[in-house]
Amino acid sequence: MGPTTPSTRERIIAAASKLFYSEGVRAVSVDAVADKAGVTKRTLYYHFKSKDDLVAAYLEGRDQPNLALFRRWFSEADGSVADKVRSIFHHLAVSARHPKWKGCGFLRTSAELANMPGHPAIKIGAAHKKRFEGWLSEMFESEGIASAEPLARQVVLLMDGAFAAGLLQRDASYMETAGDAAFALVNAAVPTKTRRR
Amino acid sequence: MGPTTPSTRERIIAAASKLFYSEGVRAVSVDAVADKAGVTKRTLYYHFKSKDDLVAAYLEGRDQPNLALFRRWFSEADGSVADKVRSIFHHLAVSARHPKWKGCGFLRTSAELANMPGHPAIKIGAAHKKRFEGWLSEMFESEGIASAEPLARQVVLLMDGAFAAGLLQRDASYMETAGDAAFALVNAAVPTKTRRR
DNA sequence: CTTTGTATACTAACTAGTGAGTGTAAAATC
DNA sequence: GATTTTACACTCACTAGTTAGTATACAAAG
Repeated sequence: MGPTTPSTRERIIAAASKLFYSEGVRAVSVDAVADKAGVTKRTLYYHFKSKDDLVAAYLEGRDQPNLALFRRWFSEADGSVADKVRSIFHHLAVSARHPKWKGCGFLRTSAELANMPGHPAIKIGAAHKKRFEGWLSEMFESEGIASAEPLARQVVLLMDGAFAAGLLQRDASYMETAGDAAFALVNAAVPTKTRRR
Repeated sequence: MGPTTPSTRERIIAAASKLFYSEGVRAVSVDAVADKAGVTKRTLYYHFKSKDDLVAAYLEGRDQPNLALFRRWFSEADGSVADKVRSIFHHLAVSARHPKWKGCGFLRTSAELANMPGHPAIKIGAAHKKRFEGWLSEMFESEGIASAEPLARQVVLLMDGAFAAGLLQRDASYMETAGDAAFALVNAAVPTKTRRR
């Protein structure tokens, strides 16, 4: 039972994903996506009613896999909650050292489409970040942290900052620094009884 | 003695600045900038050798004024260093509530040009953020904070995160949350003798 | 003092190419 | 027989950048 042959629609999304992430959604033409997918432009427009639609599908396709990665990195890490949070940043720092790394696709797309506030892709990006923040908040709550929500938001802010600054400076170490700051904030919020000595 | 009539070059940069910031550098055509500046496209190309050049001039023109604002907000705030840092975030939150706010022009431009790593505008953006970080670090050092450099970087990360996340969510309160986190980090780093009670 | 030369600042019209999206008819796949 | 895909020509708006030429000012040469 090997992997099913991807449908045309899936191949188009996969091609769009690679191109949009590496070049930016505005820099990539619909023709380029169709070529990369090995499909005519007309076929692409059979599956997606517009380029905006395709951009939305690109981000939609990254939502769940991204969250799954974060959850895995968190659960597989040893130590306290603070350590587990820092582990996510560490894994991101490793990715950021890859030459093809271009920051966060959600944030970059929202920056590119900042003049189209109601764009479906922006809504998807916003929802994605909210889901991540919500999950983090749950993790903190289950550790008895009182300020779980603002703390989760602060951690997300550090991560988004590291995405943005790391991309601007082309320096993956921003992600580690952000992880250290997140560690400090989370550790300070953990109830004294359970804080690691 | 009044303000000197702006030169053609200055008018072009002013027009570019408004358009590039509000629409994004890729979304705005050279023609649109020329129209807004009230000059022909050929005149624009007389003063700037390419669109890339114009984009660089746009960010160059925002570097010093931006830094001056931060310095002013910092110096005019009451209280400890931590309070002064938080004051910067508070002022940014106020700006972020303006309907025309579109995040940080430097970060958004770097996101738009992520596929052109050597672009002059990206270098200018990177240098701008480094200058801000360096100035912050000096402020921390003069307060006897030992970890001035990493602390400055953490504060910058929070600010950049608030720019990115605040833009994606269209919610200025991210800037206040980031300010609170920055306050906590700075306050924890201040030598005990001088920490506010 | 008038002519000629030259540098600056500017304009209108244009080139050559790309952008998203469509029309249509025929072919392939299910 | 319905859905999916191709081939490809086409529209129309827009894009970065250019060709060729004009207005003004100021200085050197006659």
